[in-house]
Amino acid sequence: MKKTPEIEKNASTEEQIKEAARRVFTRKGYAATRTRDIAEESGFNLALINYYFRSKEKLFDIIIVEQLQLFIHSLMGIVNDPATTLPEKIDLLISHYIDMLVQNPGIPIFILNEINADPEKLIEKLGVSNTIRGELVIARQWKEMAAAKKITVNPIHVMMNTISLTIFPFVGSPLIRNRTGMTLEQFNEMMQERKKLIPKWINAMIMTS
Amino acid sequence: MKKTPEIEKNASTEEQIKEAARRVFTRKGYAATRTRDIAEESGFNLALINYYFRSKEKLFDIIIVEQLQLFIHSLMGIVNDPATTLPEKIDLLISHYIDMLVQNPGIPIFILNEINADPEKLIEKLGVSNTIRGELVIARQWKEMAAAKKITVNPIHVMMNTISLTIFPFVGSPLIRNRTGMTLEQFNEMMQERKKLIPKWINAMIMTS
DNA sequence: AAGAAAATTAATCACCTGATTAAAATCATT
DNA sequence: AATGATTTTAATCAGGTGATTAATTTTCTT
Repeated sequence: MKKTPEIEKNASTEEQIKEAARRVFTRKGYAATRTRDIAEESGFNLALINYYFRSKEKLFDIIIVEQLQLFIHSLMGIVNDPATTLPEKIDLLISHYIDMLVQNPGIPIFILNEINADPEKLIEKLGVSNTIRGELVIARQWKEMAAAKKITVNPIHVMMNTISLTIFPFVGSPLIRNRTGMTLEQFNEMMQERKKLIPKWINAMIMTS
Repeated sequence: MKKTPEIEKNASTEEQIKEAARRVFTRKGYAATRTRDIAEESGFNLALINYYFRSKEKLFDIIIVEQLQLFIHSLMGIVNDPATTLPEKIDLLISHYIDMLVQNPGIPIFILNEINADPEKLIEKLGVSNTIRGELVIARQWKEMAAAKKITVNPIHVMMNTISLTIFPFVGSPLIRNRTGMTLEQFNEMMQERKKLIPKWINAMIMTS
């Protein structure tokens, strides 16, 4: 009997194809990516990509679900941790995402664009699995703080703002860099600064409403 | 001699095709849009789109340059107006863009995505024409205010933040609405609230650095 | 009303792209 | 080394897509 069934044996090249696909898909989007691009990027024959994954769409589904989970999973871990205070959570979230985005600046625009192209389809894919049943720890902490400090801002605004300030600069990076003449290094330095600045700003917002 | 040369005569259907193209391109992006989609959306025959515009790409170039200019032109008008103060400018900018985005929520993700797909190509198209030679009025006003009030924040951060807080909610709208269960009406109401909130927040940021 | 110019359409072409197939190469087991 | 299973490749197919062509309809000018 075979000791190493197909799955383990192929793990290497299968993974290589997936990595190549991830690079090409995130760079050009689903529609603009040809199966041949992935073949070329991976260095393997065109037919192999259909041998391992049954079609371009199946491969894409795997990639984007992985990216979405990468994006959302860590969020839930931080947001639902009873051991940290609310301000600590905000610090952690911002720091975490900036680090991730410095390394993968293309992910947000990729995800947002594919969601935009077909909202229902993608949203159902992360769907119920990521919907927390009970109340989030961060929600309880917010209510406590809001009550104690007589805060009236809509927490959705706060959430929106945190995400906006953290993610959008990466989405607009090519345009921003072009208009300001910044290099990528300078841009990344600014993002490092923002790890400390954004929490301050969020706090200032909460207090001035 | 002909009084109405082709251009005026065709303005109507030519414009209809352009409008249809704008809708389809902004919804699906360049690569996912087939010339036949535009034909169908406009109600005219496939060949007409090549009769008026020579190719799919030429048509797309026209559309995206128009959208970019729509986006940037009003910006320059506000930002370079000596008649308004700096806080007034911020108010105006935010108000203006929220109004525009409520009506065309698909524009930012469309533009950002196509820029991402091929940064150089698009950026050169708006290129020099939109590069202001002299110092912007808003830049002078910023320096004056910064000096008077001893402000040390990097103005690029302030700019980034204003844009982020204004535009990003629209980019993330499908995801945000899905996670919070908001309707489109509720979402748009929140955006109206933000017309007043964002300037407050920006001001709070500037003061707490 | 006639004829020319312009607008619109149906039919078609050449190429691209996702996918399949059958053959070749590699690998594992005996 | 032989045999069978698995991986990889070259060749090919069927359908889709951007674009063109030639014919038809509409509009304009006289």
